[in-house]
Amino acid sequence: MSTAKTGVGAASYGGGVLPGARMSGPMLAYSSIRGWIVDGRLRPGERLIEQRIAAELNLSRTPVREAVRMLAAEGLVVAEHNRGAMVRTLDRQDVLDSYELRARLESYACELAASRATADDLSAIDEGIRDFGKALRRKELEPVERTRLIDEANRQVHAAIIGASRHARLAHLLSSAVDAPLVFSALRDFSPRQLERSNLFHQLIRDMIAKNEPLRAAQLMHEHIMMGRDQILASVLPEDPELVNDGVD
Amino acid sequence: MSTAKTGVGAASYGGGVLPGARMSGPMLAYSSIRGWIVDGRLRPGERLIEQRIAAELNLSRTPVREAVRMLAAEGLVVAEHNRGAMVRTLDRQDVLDSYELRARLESYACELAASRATADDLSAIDEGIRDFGKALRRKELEPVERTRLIDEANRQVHAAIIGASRHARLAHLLSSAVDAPLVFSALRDFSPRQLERSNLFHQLIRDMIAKNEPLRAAQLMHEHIMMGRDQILASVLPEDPELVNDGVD
DNA sequence: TAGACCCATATTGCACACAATCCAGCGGAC
DNA sequence: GTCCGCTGGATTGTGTGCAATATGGGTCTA
Repeated sequence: MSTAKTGVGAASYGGGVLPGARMSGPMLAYSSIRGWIVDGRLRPGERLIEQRIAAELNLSRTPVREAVRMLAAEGLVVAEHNRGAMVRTLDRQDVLDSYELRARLESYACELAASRATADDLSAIDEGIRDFGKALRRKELEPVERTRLIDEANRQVHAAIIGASRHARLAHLLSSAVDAPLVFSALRDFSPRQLERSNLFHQLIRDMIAKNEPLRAAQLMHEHIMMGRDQILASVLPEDPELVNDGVD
Repeated sequence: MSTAKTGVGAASYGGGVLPGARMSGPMLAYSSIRGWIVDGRLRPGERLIEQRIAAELNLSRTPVREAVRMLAAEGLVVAEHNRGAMVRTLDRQDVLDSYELRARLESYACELAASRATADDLSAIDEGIRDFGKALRRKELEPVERTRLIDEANRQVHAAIIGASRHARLAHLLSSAVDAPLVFSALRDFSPRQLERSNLFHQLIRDMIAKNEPLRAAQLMHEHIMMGRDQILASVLPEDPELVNDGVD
């Protein structure tokens, strides 16, 4: 119809959406909704109304529906027959379990990467590490923007390692497992010390991969992710809150 | 429109479809297509034409489309934009990797189950083991039917263990990971000795879960699955065949 | 003969309309 | 007062039509 933009759309989530990449309808909807969930605009337990989202994005319900189903397949939202979909709610145990699962999958990826990584793979990892370091040092930026840069570089490091594992299915599982517990990332707040430590672990892991030390690489990655888990638990879920699990009933 | 049955529909796949359970459109399509893939009626590389499947099942393209997307999310088929979907092709390395992944995930499930299983969980496992044994002893059945029974009991055992892990996300990942490499199950042919061994391992694993021995349960499960892998490799992919990877280009 | 272009056709992508279902709020009966 | 059933609105499920896109074969040219 009209090409008029309502101000929403791809621009509404600057995170994982490649800028300027013309996306097909379902993908646009997918990225947008996922962004809304990750950045907290859609909170756990909130319903996803196809019609409303479609209107927001200037699409019909069909591609929106498809996007919602993709998110449901990933586990980011739960859908029930004839009752629509809502953002998944997580209790403390779910968060613990999700991180443990991610730690195991991603340390397996490290193990594989240590045997399979090519020079190009290592370069990709190095690039991510470099960007991470750069972002760390840009203290003149406003926190939100700096956090976004760090987050992006962090993803790049992890994605590069996963890519080096040459295990398509594992990569697929991880792509959904990584964000699932980050429904809270809006609340996330890493201390400088913790960020430095992440940077260090990235480098250590990278070196173990380069040196063909599958087990040590895997163990470092496991520890790295569990540290992330502890932080989330400490800062977002300090005790045993129903914070996350509201809106359920 | 008319309620006339053309003789296809739910009846066309007797395998995984619960008989008599009235399923909604997408689920019917999902089960049917999945069944066709697993039993070999749809071969790796073959295209999934929405229109044709819809006609076969007396549905419109919409629910079929949704089912195809579900299968794509699971990784059983691959879909490309504007080019439709086809049954996934796997080379030898993919099969190796998939089994290793499944072994790790499912041994993790065992580990959790050993700490978390309730009496009911154990009963469910026992029931599966019992059915497995029963099916083993029914040598009067024709091989296909007996294999179906064994297969079903086997699934029950594994599903019960995964259920006992109380890790919803893990269960979800496994539900797709388990069948992925079984695109070959049409060709599968277990020897009596191997089936007895599987039965034994099920029991051993069950006992370790009951005795709260997470590590031993996990290691037995890992070994159990890797044995399955070796069998598939030996019987279906004896050397380095392109068997599986035809139709790709 | 080899290669590039073009068009016919098969198939998917998307929008829209209608049917089926669910849920909340209300009124009546016990 | 509480419980039950009903009804209206909101939302999802599904069928269908048309537009957009890929694919394969045929023809024309060098």
